[in-house]
Amino acid sequence: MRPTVNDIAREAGVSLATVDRVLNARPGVRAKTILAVNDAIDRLGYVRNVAAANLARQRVYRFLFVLPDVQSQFVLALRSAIEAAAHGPLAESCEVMVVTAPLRDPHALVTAVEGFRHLPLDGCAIMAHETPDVRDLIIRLRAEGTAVVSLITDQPQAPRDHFVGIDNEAAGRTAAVLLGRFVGQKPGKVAVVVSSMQARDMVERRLGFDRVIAERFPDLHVLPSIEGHDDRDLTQRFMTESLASHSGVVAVYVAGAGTSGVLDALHAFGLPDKLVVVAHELTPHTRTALLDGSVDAVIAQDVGHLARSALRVLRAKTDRLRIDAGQEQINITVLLRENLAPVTAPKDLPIAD
Amino acid sequence: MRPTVNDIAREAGVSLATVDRVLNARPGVRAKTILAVNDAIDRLGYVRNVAAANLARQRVYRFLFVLPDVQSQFVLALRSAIEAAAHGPLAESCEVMVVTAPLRDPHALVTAVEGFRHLPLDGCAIMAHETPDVRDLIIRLRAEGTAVVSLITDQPQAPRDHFVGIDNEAAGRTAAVLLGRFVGQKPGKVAVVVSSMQARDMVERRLGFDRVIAERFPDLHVLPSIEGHDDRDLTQRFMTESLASHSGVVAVYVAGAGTSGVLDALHAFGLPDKLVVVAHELTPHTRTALLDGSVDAVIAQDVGHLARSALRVLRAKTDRLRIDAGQEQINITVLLRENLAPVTAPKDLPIAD
DNA sequence: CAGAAAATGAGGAACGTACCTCAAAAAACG
DNA sequence: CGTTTTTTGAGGTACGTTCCTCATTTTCTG
Repeated sequence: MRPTVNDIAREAGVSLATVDRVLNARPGVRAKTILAVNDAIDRLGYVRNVAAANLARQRVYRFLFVLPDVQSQFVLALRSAIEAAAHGPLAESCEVMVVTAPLRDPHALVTAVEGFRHLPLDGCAIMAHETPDVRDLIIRLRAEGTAVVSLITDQPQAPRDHFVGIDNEAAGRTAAVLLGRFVGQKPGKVAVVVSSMQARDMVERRLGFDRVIAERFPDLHVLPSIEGHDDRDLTQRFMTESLASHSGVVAVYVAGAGTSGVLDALHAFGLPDKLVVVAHELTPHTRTALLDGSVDAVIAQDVGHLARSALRVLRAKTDRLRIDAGQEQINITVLLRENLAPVTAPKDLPIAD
Repeated sequence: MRPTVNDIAREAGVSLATVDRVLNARPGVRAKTILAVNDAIDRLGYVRNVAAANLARQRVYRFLFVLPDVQSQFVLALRSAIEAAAHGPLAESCEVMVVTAPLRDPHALVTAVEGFRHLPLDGCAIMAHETPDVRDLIIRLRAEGTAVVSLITDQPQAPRDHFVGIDNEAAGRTAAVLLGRFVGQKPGKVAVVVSSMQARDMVERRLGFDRVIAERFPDLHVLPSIEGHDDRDLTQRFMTESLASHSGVVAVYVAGAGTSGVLDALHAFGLPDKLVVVAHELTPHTRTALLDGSVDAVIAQDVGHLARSALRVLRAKTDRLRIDAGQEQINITVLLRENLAPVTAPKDLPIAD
């Protein structure tokens, strides 16, 4: 059996009360004693039984998720994944709150989060543009002992504990290889649609994309990014304008939201199956588009995994436990028409029970 | 706060002892009372605090993993992933055992597992060919109340509780699209290398592969499967023979182990970069091959996820809890040179703490 | 309706930890 | 050295379960 606090007490030659004081960083213990106890802990390989601890202390973790107020299908899916995870076993004794904040107004975001600060927050997951306001917010949260993870798009300049999301540069590189190889040897122009160049994830995708195109597909010329701001109509308009002013477009990389706007623009221009289109995120739109062939590949991230990972990481950071890098690595999934799973959750197998 | 057993007792107008009898299916309770208690449970929305329950009952789950004795890098990686997971938080109060059994001798496998049956087994994860012996073993295990999951390769004819692995047909389809599109319009022959046609996962991959090739790439002709039996030298020999007897091979799909054998054969034949090669599983071999360009794409499954999923499912089934289909779905990852993550686990981020 | 059998209640101990109080011991201080 | 302060020990209660035992009540059966 695993050693318990009583074993430590015996091993260290102190009382249970002292062990408890050390374990929970309570005051009134001599440095020498602390060392003795920690020694015993190491010797026995003690690991706290978190379940028992939470039971005893009636711990409730309070976590806040901050999402942008854009109506993109991806963000909506992410939101429901978070809500689903908040009711699953991972959220045992967790109170999970979700707040949406305007993407373009960092100050409003800060105020929104501040509104939750009066109750002690154990952790906060933030999906937002990388701005000074957000960075300062993260600094303040951390200073108060709140664990912070950046979600979907990273905040490397801020002292967040962890980033929950995919490697966006690798995603861009993947998109580039698929797009380049699917186009074949044909030279031509490639349009790139992003949500906004304010968003770090978009910048990183574009970076990875450009690198691979430059290196491996020199016959392709990548056009400047079209910023669709997660708005369908805007995206469609800008895409149409771009098609009008550039001839010889052979492929489109939709790095951000707005696939349906892009497709409408392409259709209106009468460029159906000729074009290679690589998009991001599996949504009803991209699913349909994959099936009817108007999109050739989709680079997706699993919102369920994102939500669960954020929850796990926030808990681990709050409890100062280490995290399993492998488990928390969010993989990118390459979806083609041929490997698209049917939409109805099939699985749980017939014979089962 | 969440309702407790005491709340149920009060709500149902019975004593705590009776609630306990109902909850744990102990005998000596009238049907009417059982109903009353269950009613109260529903009304209050009670969910058992699993942590407290496990704490009280000092439950130790005993799980057995059965792996084939092949020395393929994938199986080795899977094994260490299982061992890693067995020390992680998911294996809290679990005893995880791993036994290897000869792949070609189902009877030996059965005997090996029987050896563990004297101690009560709560769950068993089996990676084995689909044979009558294995099916009967699974039937017997289930009859004794042991949860059973099939691992990597399914046993749909047996009453296993769940399958932990990828959708192999979809994997085959994915391989086919990538291979077909990477080849381009060029007509030619495609060699397929499998571990063994005894293995259902191989058959399924081949099936999916053939379907897509037939449907979308009619200019490609798929040759009969080469069975390498997870043996490098055998694979190399058979591959060489195949290349000798078939001219016009433009691509190879390595659906099973043995990528290095295949590559050696290709090299010896002086067919370097011309050929499109799609392989399975990320191992040191396929990684190197991806980087040097001798393999164009790798279809991989995350062994860490497999191991954790098997553990989670076995626990859930033992406790008769429902499982989260989304979390247990094992995704296939498409790896290209450009999205290969560096081998050294980088991550935990610099600024963190 | 008595007696047997079944169902229920009451209570307690345990799991591993947290957190509390009060007393006792040890160390630091002047 | 005695006094104050700090450190430590001993013990208890609690968390939500499980799993006992033993007594009591209810129901069934002939």
